[in-house]
Amino acid sequence: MPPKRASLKRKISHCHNDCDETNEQDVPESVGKTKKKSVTKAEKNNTTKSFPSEKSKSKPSACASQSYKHWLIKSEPNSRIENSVEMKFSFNDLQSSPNQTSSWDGVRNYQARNFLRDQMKPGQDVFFYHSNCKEPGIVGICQVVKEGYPDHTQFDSKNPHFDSSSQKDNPKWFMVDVKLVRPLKRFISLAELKGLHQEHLKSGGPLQKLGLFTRPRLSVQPITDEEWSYILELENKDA
DNA sequence: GCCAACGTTGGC
DNA sequence: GCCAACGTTGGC
Repeated sequence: MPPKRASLKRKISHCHNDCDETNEQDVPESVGKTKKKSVTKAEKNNTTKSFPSEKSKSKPSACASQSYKHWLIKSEPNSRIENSVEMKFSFNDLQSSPNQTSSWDGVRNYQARNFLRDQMKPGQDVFFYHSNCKEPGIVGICQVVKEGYPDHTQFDSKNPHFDSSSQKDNPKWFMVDVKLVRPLKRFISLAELKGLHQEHLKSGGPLQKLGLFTRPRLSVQPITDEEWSYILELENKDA
């Protein structure tokens, strides 16, 4: 159980059908349940699916109408104690986990939650990214091996990710299981990706909308097919 | 429903 | 360690 950060945030919207650029937050339409009493914005977000949000704030969106098949997940490779809990979970830690598999618990951001719950499916490949460290970047590849299911840490009052507002018959937070596939042939740093991203902004290249830069705080991000292949090819080139 | 205050992420 | 960016909270 990787101690993920308590909340990794970012805004993204996963749009199902059409994607209009901009949606700021995904807006779950309240499925059937209309809210009685006042509901916080966050709670509103809690519901279910999303559609293009009303207030478009203008932001480019990488949200394609497609459903995603690749992802990027962030984790901290260095020891850091938060609320007396170790936040470290590196690619090596995944490697030494039983069956090289771990649940991805502790994510407390609605957009990330929606991806975990609704879109990440077994067999899909995922970049493993090291954040909050000296050299942030992509270190390896893992794979979703279990689709979204309730994150048990939300119900454990002793866990730092405990959420007293979540009920067992209507869990708020979800996680998937991921299994190590392989390390990258070479480390691909954030700096390198950033350079390419900036070039691609001008040239219209494949990394122009990379989530690491367009949604820098989202800890579970979709990666398009084009982004995935492009980054994989970087493996075979010199840094 | 707005928005100021606050908290967190995560690069640098 | 700093702090910009941005999500969340809660008063009104």
